[in-house]
Amino acid sequence: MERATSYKTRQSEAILSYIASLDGLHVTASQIAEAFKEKGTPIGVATIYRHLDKLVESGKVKKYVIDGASGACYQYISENTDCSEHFHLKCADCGKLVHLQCGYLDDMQQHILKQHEFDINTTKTVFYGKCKNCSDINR
Amino acid sequence: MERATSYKTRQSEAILSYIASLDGLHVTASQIAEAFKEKGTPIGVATIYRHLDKLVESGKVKKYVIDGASGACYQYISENTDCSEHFHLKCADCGKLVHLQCGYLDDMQQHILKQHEFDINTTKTVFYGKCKNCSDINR
DNA sequence: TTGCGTGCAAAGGTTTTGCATGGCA
DNA sequence: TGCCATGCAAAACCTTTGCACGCAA
Repeated sequence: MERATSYKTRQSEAILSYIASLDGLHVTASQIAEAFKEKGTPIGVATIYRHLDKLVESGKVKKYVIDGASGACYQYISENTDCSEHFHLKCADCGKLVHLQCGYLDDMQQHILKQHEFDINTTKTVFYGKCKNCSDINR
Repeated sequence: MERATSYKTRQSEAILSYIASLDGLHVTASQIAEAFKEKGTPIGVATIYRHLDKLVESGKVKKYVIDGASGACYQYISENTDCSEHFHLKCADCGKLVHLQCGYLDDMQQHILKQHEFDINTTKTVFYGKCKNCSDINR
C-alpha cells in the first residue's frame, strides 16, 4: 500500500522550494543534485528521486520524458488551482506548459472509462505536441 | 554527406521486415532482440540499435519515449498509413500498454487543434491510468 | 580486396534498491 | 521510542562505443 508523506525534513522542504523557485523551468534529477552540491548542502540522488516521485504523485510536480534529452525532466506546477482535475499540454519545442480545463476533455475521459474501460490519471498524463508559436504554420 | 554505400545483410533486412510486419505497433530494442532470439536467429543488440538509428534517420521508423516504459519505442511508418496514428493507454500498475484507435479521440485531437491551437503529437503522447484489471472498479 | 557490418564486452548514464544509520514527531 | 527518511554503494537498465572478425559487393 502506498504511504503518504509524513515527516517534514530539511531535504523534503529544500527540494520542493528549489523546484518551485524555478518558476516553470524544468530540471533533471541530476541537475537538482548538482544545485544542492554547489550550495554546500548536498542531497543524495536516491533521496531526490524518492521525493520527486512523491511530488509527482501528489500533483505538485510534473514529470516529462523528452526524446533526445538525457533523463526525465521535472517541473513545478505553480498554479494554486488543483491540477489534478485537468489536462496539460506540453510543447516539445519550447517546453511551454499549458493548463487545459475543457469540458470536451472531461467527456473524453468519461468515454475512455466507459467504452475502453481505462481510468485516466490526469495527474500523470501530458499531451505532447507543438503550441501555435512553434507550429510550422507560423513560418 | 550521407553515406551512399549500404550493404544488404541478413540482419538489416530482418529487422526492417520485422518492424514493418507489426503493422503500426511499436517495440523496444530489447523486444526486437528477444524476438530474434526466440526465432533461433539472434541479432546482437548493438546491431539492432545501429540499424534502428539508420531507419529513424531515413524516416522509415519513428522513435519515441514513453514515461514509465523501459527504453525507447520504435514504430514503423508506412507511407500509406501516415495519418493512422493512434493513442496509447498505459496502466501505471501492471505496465500494460493498450493501443487505442478511436474516432472519438481523433475528434478530440481536432478540437484541441482548432480551439486551443495546440497540435498534439500522438507519437509522444501517452495516457496514464489504470486498466480494467487493475482498476478499483472491479474490486 | 575493400571497408562496412556484426557480435561481444566494456563503458557511460540514469534510476532503483538494500541496508545501516540518522532524525522527526 | 517508533518509524520513516537519508545516504552510500551496488544493482539494474538502457544505450553507446571499441575492437577484432565476418562478409557483401
